[in-house]
Amino acid sequence: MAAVDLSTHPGHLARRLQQAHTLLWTTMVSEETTSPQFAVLNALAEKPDIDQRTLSGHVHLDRSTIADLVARLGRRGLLERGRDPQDGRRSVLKLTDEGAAVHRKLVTRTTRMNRVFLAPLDEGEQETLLRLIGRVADAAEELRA
Amino acid sequence: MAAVDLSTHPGHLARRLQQAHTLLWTTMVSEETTSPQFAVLNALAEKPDIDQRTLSGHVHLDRSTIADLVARLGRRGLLERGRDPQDGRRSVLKLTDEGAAVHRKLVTRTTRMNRVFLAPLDEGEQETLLRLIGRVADAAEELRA
DNA sequence: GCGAGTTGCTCAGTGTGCTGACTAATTTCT
DNA sequence: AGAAATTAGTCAGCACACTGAGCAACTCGC
Repeated sequence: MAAVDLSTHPGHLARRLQQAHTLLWTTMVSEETTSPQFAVLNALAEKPDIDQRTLSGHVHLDRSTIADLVARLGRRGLLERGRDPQDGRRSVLKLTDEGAAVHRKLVTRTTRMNRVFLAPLDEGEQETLLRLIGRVADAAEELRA
Repeated sequence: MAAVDLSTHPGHLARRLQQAHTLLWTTMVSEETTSPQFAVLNALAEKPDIDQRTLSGHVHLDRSTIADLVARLGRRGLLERGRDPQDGRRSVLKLTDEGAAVHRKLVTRTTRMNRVFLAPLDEGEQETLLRLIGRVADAAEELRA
């Protein structure tokens, strides 16, 4: 008894939102490349030759998860990892030609998918939703630091 | 090159929102019981004696994930699974006394946590955020059907 | 009442995401 | 220069979350 209405709980809604997104992603964008994998490709397309720690900051994922993603993308030949000669701890990442090609293809598809995903909202609501989520996420990240 | 700004991508933001929520959850609510586990306890507190499929509908998770969650909660003695005598396929779930106690404790804590989580927004914005997420998630679930 | 289809659950496999412990390389302090 | 602290990455372990295949139990049509 005394149960709570989960539809007023931001955590539950956040999970459902991500779930809905994943579903649409696999049907409209790619079955092979996941959304977090695309985030990695995208970050490396913008800033090549960065190490895993910097990358993890850009996509907001921790070191172990990045290591996994990088390993998977590396196995598929989408990126290359070298060792930084200046600092032997760092691995330097960059997209292969194939990785860059996959990234280009997915950019157009994700744009299309985002339109469909947000279609139930009008333009002002879409902008509001993204802004509000960003503020809550940013604030929570501040707490961590 | 031609990289995209992830902060305008709802999928990426949804993941970050959930990430932020999980972080706050483990510090403010519980380290043992996760948010999806709470969702299960909450659903059973409201409607005991349901089967896993019905439960999966209530918390918006698929059958395999529910099976995992139920097994974990069962191992911790928070719920009991019986076999439906009318229909031998169904397992009938209900909270143990301990499960109900854990649920009661977490209800008050999640309420407190939700306030902190949404604190960066004013009251109107909070209501708007929850409503907009709900609409997008609902619409995407419609597509599935 | 019996075969065919449906339904509830399980299991294997994959991917995401975290913590905490460890290794190796670099930097800092003395 | 050498010890101590910091930093990058790896690894094990756990939890969540999905698909697809399979099994057991029930229902429906004939």
